[in-house]
Amino acid sequence: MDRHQTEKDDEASGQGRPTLKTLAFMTGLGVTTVSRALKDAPEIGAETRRRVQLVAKQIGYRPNRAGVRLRTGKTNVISLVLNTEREIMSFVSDIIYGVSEVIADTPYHLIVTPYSRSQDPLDPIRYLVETGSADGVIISRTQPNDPRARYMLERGIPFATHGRTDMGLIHPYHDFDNYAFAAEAVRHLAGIGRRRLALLAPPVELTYHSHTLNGFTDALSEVGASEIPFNTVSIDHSIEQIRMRTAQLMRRDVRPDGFVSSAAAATLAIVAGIEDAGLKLGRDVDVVSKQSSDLLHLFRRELLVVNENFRLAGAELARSVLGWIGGSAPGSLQSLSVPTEVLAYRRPD
Amino acid sequence: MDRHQTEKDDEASGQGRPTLKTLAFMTGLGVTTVSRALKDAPEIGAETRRRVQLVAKQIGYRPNRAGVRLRTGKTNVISLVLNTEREIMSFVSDIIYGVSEVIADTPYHLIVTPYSRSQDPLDPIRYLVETGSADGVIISRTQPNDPRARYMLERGIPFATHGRTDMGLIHPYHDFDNYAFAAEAVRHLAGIGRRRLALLAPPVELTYHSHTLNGFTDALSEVGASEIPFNTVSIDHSIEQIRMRTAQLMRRDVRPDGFVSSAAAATLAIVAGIEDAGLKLGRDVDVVSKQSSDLLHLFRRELLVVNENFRLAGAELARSVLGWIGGSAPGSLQSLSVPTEVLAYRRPD
DNA sequence: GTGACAATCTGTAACGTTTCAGTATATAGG
DNA sequence: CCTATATACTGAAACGTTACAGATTGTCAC
Repeated sequence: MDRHQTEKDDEASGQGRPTLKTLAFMTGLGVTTVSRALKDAPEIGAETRRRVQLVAKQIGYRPNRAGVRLRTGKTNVISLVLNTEREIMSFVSDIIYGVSEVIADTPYHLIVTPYSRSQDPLDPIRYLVETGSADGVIISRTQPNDPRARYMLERGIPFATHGRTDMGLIHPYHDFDNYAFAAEAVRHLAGIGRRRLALLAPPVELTYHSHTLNGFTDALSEVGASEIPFNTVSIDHSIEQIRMRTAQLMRRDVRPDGFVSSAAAATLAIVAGIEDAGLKLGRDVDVVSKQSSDLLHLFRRELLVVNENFRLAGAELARSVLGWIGGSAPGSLQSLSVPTEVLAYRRPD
Repeated sequence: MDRHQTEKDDEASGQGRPTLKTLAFMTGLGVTTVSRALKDAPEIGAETRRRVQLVAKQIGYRPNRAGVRLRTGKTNVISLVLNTEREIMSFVSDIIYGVSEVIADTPYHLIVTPYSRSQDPLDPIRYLVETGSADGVIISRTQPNDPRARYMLERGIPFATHGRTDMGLIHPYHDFDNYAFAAEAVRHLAGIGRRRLALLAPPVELTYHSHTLNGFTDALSEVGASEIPFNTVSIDHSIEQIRMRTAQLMRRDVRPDGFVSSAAAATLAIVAGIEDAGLKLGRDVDVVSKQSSDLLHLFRRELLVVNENFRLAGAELARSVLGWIGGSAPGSLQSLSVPTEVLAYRRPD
């Protein structure tokens, strides 16, 4: 309504956004030549190529995404698929920033595709694949037998998972070494004299549940400590639930003198539960927790922490997806992040 | 390379994703008719319309975004523009979820457009507008005189701001009533006998700095309390800096007996600083803090909190942008969120 | 029976891009 | 001088959609 195309359409001079036609007009070349010159095709003369690229830069030519996408099917989009209820908060922001960092000087855009509790986690994936909305996908909350990974593998759409699968299928992933984390945590606790340890693990359905559990139990037998079962809750449970269960546990005769916690928010709840039971952190019990931002030491200086860097994970995942899109072998795009040592509080200067 | 189009192109039968042509073939109608039937155009017969829509639903027709975008210029994209260094973590995830909630049953996608410290905040906006990458934009960290808002207003691109501007220009926004927050905080502190109050404010350049400050000082004079200046830091400073400055402040002869803090992470630092100085929260000093997730009470039960709901903000901002895109008057798309009362810790059941 | 008119439907062109199948020119070989 | 070949360029078609300008009916008044 508002846009009068009063000019004849060949007047590719100044008005709107420059297109290939504009460039063709300005250089006196054909649209095809311009297109090829811009992507360094071999059959274009060296000088022509330089000339076109110069003019393109001068007038700030940017390829029209819709045109490219319609013609080639390439969307230049990476989708990050998130569970809107269960993702860890800092995970979301850090991973987004990590991804952004990597795709910043590429033509890629990042779209966030959410799904909620009520939905099948496969739904958003199906949507993306069926509508061809992305060239690559990043998923989290990976399961040993993950239907999403299988689905995308079948359709040949590049993706990367945060966390590993265990289906005998090869795909890019980035994972934190939760086995090492749990084992180190146990060793540290044993080193300060703790003998009866409890683990607040990730939810059973996720792959890193067993990684964590294995690291925990292997190290337990290594150091000769014993486990106090604490598997009525996971880090996916509410703060209140974890707090209550922890308090219950700590009021028993045989109670843990050490905790390993797989998430910072859950650790707050554990500590609250410990204190609800009238016990004192650092005296009656020690807690080693993963954290993704440096806040737990402020919470209770007695806490022992291991850092997990989600921003790095985001960057790594983005690199993997782009790598796969770019033709690298999926098997070569897997990475594991080694945990820091267990960090105790140090007084600030 | 891999996609052989062996069939004649009219065989719009089964192979790929259904298009209008597929539907036209199946219904025996023209492409134009199908297109209009799907959008309930008036000149299509009632039965034809129903028939087309039925078939479309049956075979799962989804309009090709690139086609629509190329033809109409409509992207069906909302962009959330984020500062990758300074945004509050929970803000990012909650606002994304809030936006997602609202656009879930629309054709819109959410893209995240990041910018970093080094860049002009106007850069990402210019990019979005120049490349026509979004139908609507959401920005945060709003300033009284905000070049981004002015820029988008000039180009006529719909947007909504988290926080208000103060340029005499009308645009959609959602804001938390920080004036009321600070005023209520002061009243509450005065009510429990605190007389010398310090404010940890948002950074001066953001609009809600002065809202907060005004609420703070107005209520101070209302209750007859006095201000202990604490403006060498803002909530944008690092945890360490805030902690150190707080400790310094608390070691002075004339030190605050109450704090008002505009962000939860900063509050952790304030408390740490208070304790560094050998003082005790709840006895020597009280702190009222904003928080966006329910964790501060776990940190120190003596903390007094006011909740700010970022998820709601995200939803509200998305509604505003969509409203503007849909033709509503920008002035009718402004909302203010009223703070909860100051909440003290209650023991869980 | 004719004209007018409304109700339905349709073909063509265009959005910006890339690919396919060329065309034109120059160089070299015989 | 003619043909072959390489080099540098080009027009047309297509991706899926919508807008424009018709085209084909049927109905009704006269």
